[in-house]
Amino acid sequence: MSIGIKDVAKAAGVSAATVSRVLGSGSVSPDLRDKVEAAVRATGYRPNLSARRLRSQHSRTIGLIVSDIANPFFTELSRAVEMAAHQADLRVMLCNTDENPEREALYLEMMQEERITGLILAPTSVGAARIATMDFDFPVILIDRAGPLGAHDEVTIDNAESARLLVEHLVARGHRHIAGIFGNTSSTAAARHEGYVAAMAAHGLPPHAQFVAPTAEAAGAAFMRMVERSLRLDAVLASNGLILLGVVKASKAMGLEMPRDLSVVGFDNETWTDLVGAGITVIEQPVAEIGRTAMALLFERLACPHLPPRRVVLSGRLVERGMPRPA
Amino acid sequence: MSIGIKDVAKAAGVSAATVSRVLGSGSVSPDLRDKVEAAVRATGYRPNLSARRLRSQHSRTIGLIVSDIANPFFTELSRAVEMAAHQADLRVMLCNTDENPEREALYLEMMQEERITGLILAPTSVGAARIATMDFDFPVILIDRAGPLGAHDEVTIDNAESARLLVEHLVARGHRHIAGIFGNTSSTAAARHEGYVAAMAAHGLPPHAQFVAPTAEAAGAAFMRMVERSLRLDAVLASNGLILLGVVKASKAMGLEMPRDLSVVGFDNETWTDLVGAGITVIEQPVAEIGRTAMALLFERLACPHLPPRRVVLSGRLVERGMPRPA
DNA sequence: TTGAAAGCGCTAACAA
DNA sequence: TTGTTAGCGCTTTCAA
Repeated sequence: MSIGIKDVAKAAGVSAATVSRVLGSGSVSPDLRDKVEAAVRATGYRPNLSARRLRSQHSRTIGLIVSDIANPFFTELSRAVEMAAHQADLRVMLCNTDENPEREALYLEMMQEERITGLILAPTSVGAARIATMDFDFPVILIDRAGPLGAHDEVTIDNAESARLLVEHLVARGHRHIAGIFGNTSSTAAARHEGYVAAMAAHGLPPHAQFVAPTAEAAGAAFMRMVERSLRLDAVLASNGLILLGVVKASKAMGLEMPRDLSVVGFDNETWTDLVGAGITVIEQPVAEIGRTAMALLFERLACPHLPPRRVVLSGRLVERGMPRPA
Repeated sequence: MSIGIKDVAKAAGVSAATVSRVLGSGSVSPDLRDKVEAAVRATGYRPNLSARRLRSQHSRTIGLIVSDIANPFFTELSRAVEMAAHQADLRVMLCNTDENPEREALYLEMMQEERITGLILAPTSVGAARIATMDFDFPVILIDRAGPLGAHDEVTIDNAESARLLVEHLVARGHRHIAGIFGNTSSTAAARHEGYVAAMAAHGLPPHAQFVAPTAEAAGAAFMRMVERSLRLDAVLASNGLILLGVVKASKAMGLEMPRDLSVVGFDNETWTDLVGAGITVIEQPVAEIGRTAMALLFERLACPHLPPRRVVLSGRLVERGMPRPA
């Protein structure tokens, strides 16, 4: 079939073991090393990773399962993770569940079968709870959505505090009738809701919260219903990019102009958020730092498997856009 | 270490070969099959894919290398490919080059080392030409960007015709001074440029084409320069999503309103294209079909390695948005 | 239909 | 430093 280590050995006039040592990090005399390297080039030899992994009993592969690869948050995250992995001479297996718990389960099985070194997982909303009860042959670092405390290491942002920043931003610009639309499936949305309610209370303002299925359509419809019920609504906080999109599309359909008739704020600094009206204020997550932190936690966990589980909470950054609202 | 096929065999009171046959598709008597399946469940056995691949000499894995995973085109594509692969009981290894030819080269090596079954590749602009000269141990299907004809199977859209559709759309709405901004690195952009020039000529209109680095910044700057030079510009055709974004941001910065002062059209039906002004007319690529076609070509190629290379050209779909322009 | 035995391509242990 | 040997976990002959 294809060219193997023995062919290289023969070409270089050495044993297979010597070739293996040159490719890895064994000590080989300079002249033999040269010969082997020449033979590798001459033959076009590419090591067989399956054989290598089987024999050496480690895959040098970390898994990265995200819930929505189209979300710029995860795109950037995968970049950061891949960069860190590459530096440690590790491969990354990237899988996208599309928020589908069955695909998540499938990928988790596959990760086991691949005997990965470690996993960075952004669980689906359904999966987050379930994962805490399972056990794996490798360390798992949860990101974005936290599970029950104590099962795995975690990196998240301070969702409640971030929601508070958004409310403060709106209040400072004169808004009083601030609605909140939140996804009804994720723990992240729940934390953001908490922060929203607390911040509103701190200003003596009544909350108008609505939980919806995390789709643009559901969010848009919910927003329309809110507008019909309460004419005095002057701002909306959306708990994620998709919900934000739904609100923006719905308000556009209703002929509302931003920020004249309405201010909208949300999470995730997506491309289009500064194209709409005078721009939409959002919380930007420190994506690269989340990725690096997750990798750091993973390495520490691999080094010391018996450390107690840790949760690292990073802060979101408020990106302010849009004009001050006339009083 | 972890639990292996021999442990299952012992638990079921059969040989390892029988377990293997149950897991694969050998013929095993019903009662033994039941015993083995029970033992698999009882032990929580997960086969070791490295061992399986090494022994069986096929990886049941197809590679998918894309140039920009953040681009919705590739996000959807990977979905389609993954679905088709899953049905054929194949894994997908998804890699993102970020338009970096070095990462592309690295991934190509990795694919060889993984002994993948086949590769679907959206090459970087630099890579497209180079790939035609390399040879691989597996079939390669090129998508999105064509290489020199005849080296590999390919799936593309009719870029020239799509550009023509965009020009026709603009002309029909009364536009005459139509600029075109194209990426200066990709064969795709070159084809789109050709179509633009031909369509303009067909209407007796002079082309105003500009080639730029494929970034939003470069495109925005180029657009501004064009506006300064030619005040009568009333429409712009952008050769991809990033260039479109740059033009939209720049026109916003210059206080131009769409479609009052300017119409913008482009490629890739990204989320935000219907949020801007009255909406942006774009060519939507038949992404799912591209993915399915690529997989179909791959399967055929695996079945008949000596077929002559084929090029499948699909049509883009015009998504018309924005109000008719006052005459 | 089943089991015993060989071996996929590589690395690690052991000798020299 | 180098070669020989064994064996990673599985599938696939080959015999029974």
